Amino acid sequence: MRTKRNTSAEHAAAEAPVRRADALRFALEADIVTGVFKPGDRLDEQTLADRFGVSRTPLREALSQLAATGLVTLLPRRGAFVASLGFRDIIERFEAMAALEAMAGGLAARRIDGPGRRALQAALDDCRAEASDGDSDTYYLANERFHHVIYAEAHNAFLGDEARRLHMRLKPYRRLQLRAGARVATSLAEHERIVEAIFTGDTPGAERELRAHILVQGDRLSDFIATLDRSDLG
Amino acid sequence: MRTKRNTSAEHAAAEAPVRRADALRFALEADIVTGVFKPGDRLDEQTLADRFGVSRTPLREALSQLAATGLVTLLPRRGAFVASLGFRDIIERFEAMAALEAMAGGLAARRIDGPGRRALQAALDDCRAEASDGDSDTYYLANERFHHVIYAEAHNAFLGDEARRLHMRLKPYRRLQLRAGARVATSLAEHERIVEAIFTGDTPGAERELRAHILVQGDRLSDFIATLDRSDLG
DNA sequence: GTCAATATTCTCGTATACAAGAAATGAAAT
DNA sequence: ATTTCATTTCTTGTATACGAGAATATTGAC
Repeated sequence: MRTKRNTSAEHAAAEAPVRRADALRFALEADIVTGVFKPGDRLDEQTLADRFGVSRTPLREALSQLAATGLVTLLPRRGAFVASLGFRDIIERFEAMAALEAMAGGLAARRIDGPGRRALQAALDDCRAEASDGDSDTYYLANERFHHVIYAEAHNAFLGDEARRLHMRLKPYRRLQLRAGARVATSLAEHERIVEAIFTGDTPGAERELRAHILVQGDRLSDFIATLDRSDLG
Repeated sequence: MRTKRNTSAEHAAAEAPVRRADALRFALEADIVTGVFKPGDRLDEQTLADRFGVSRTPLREALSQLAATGLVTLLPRRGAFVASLGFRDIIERFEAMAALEAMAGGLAARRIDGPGRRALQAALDDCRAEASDGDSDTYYLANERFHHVIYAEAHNAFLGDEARRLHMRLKPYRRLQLRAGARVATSLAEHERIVEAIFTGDTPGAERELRAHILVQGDRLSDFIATLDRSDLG
């Protein structure tokens, strides 16, 4: 049993994992969103406990929390599985996310300040740079930062957290449509319009643009999924 | 109510809490939202375990899940507390809820069908009846059912679940402004306009009305809180 | 060979035991 | 009397043990 030093890292975004269960939760979260565990995979308690070098107790707590978050499904007496979203589930989440993003954008249009303007402009510039690079993977990261800036400028921490949670929840499914061809260009154009609306204080415009920006992603993804065998998606 | 579409559909009707932890979670949830445990209260594991006649293990799991939901705060090595929302936290949640409700209303305006129309009309009639009765407590229940019908007619289970979750989360704080005088009358008038918009397929109208309907509640509550000593709220 | 019923095994769910950190208590010094 | 430090106690966090139900394998009949 090693003594863990709580050096209290400078980033207080989330609580420092002083409990094993928290560390396990983060680790599992990461493994799920990065695709190490794919939707539908069974998560055996003992196996995972051995892998992380802990007993089943903290691991079960981590799974319990992930189940409450919806990232894993807990079948009583049958085990834990990486929650797999069906076609409809994905659409539903994109609709909810569109609502949150639109609200965040509208709030940002009213509440953004000087530093926020600079941050948003910088994030947009990053998106431009990555878009011209043509690497859809790094553009995805720039896109993520762009949206995070909007959450921050909405000055509503809860809204941002919920949006981020949804974003993470949908991440494993986004990887399905990574190479979307012209999507990067159109996405960037949408970002431009969003920033324009926010900078001019156009609240309804920011809401409208952001909502469409999110919903079109859901549409693209559902188009993509519709071309696949649906049996393995729920 | 919990909608799990993507789990084994064989017993999808009403999942009986087969695990003690689940039953405990529901019980604690109820005790928190009904005010048996008030925000800031300490939740001692052994005491609660004794009260429910179980060991600490399932109780800890329940607390863990509630912490993931945000209903309790878990201080490492210090215990579990009923999460208390500060002034700002409440406003933030009302803003997020307004976004979700507006989206639900807009979707309902486009998706409501015959049975849905009847259900919504019935819910509105109930609100009218309770409003004329003058009992703000029973009106609150009718109001709740009214909104649940809208969630249902949005045909987006996830959106409905999230809205319900937020609603439950804010419940203990709503009790602060229970008797709001003319609020019942204005609320009913807003309901009438919401139904009108949904029935006529006026999507933007439904969104606008519902958003305002929720935000004004946050405003009323914050007005009320501002008249209190803030030290015990945040 | 296929199907069904039974037995076995395996994993989950809960209880209990133990270790570690925090709060509480008390004593000593200023 | 107040503060500080040490000790005690108490609660949390983790590990282990055990019972129960589900999945699987085995056996038997057809």
